[in-house]
Amino acid sequence: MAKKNCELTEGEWAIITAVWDNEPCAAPTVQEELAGRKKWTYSTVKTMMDRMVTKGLLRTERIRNLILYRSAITRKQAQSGEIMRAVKRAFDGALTPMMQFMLDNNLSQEQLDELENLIKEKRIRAGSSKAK
Amino acid sequence: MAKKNCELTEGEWAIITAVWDNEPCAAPTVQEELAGRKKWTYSTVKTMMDRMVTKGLLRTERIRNLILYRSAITRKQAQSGEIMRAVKRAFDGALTPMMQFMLDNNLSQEQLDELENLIKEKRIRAGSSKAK
DNA sequence: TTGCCATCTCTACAATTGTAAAGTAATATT
DNA sequence: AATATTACTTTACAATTGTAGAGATGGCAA
Repeated sequence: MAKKNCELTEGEWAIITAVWDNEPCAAPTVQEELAGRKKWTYSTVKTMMDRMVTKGLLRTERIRNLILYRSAITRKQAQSGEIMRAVKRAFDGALTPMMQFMLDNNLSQEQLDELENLIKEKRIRAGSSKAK
Repeated sequence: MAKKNCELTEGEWAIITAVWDNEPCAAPTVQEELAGRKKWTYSTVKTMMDRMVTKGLLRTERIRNLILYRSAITRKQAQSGEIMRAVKRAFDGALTPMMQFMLDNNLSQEQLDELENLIKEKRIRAGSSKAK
């Protein structure tokens, strides 16, 4: 039950990030939280949030006069969606070529080291006894 | 001069991919090429292509009565843009966490091996003599 | 009780994106 | 020449996204 095909827009990312950090929270809270980066009025934020509810990205609970928002997808789901989007569009759905591209184009020597260690650790954690 | 901040839409990806594969080419060619996957009429394809010219994603050259299109960005630029987009939105601009996420969530054992080899090769190619 | 403040609701509008019909122009065919 | 074909141009429309004003409402302070 963790596989929404979520593709968030720029604005939705900003909002859901604020929600994740304050959950459960009211719309004015989110607006204030974002006030530094985005200069969106309350109306703007509220409109977006309600659209996100319609889309199933957020959920609400009404407590008397106040509407509390919670995320309906996890940060991981959203991250995964963003990666899937990139890999689908730009790399024909193949993850390894995308990783390779990143290795070749975007990473410094130190980052390579870091990554290599991560792979090693991961293999240990996974208890792999793979013989090549 | 290879750093356009390009963020292509779904439709633009389809089109520019066909252009890369047939460059230089006329709009009808692109429409035919895509006919399998997308059922877009000639009008649709032509409209999108002309909008892409306006945006600087394609360039044109008119030869008498025919308009030839070429890409104005490379596949690499577009791929890079797509990755940048994901890393910016979903990982706060930090590439290593994104790679880590992919390692942890999306890759099989074999792909891990593959990647590890890529890193090793890359290090050799780069002539690194890093001592940890 | 009378306003004020916070919050919510409704409505709107412009830009972008997906989608395409209809009309025009140039070329090729008979 | 008359017609068919091909490619181009113009115009349009709906959905989504970013953006927000104006009005309604409920609770608290004076």
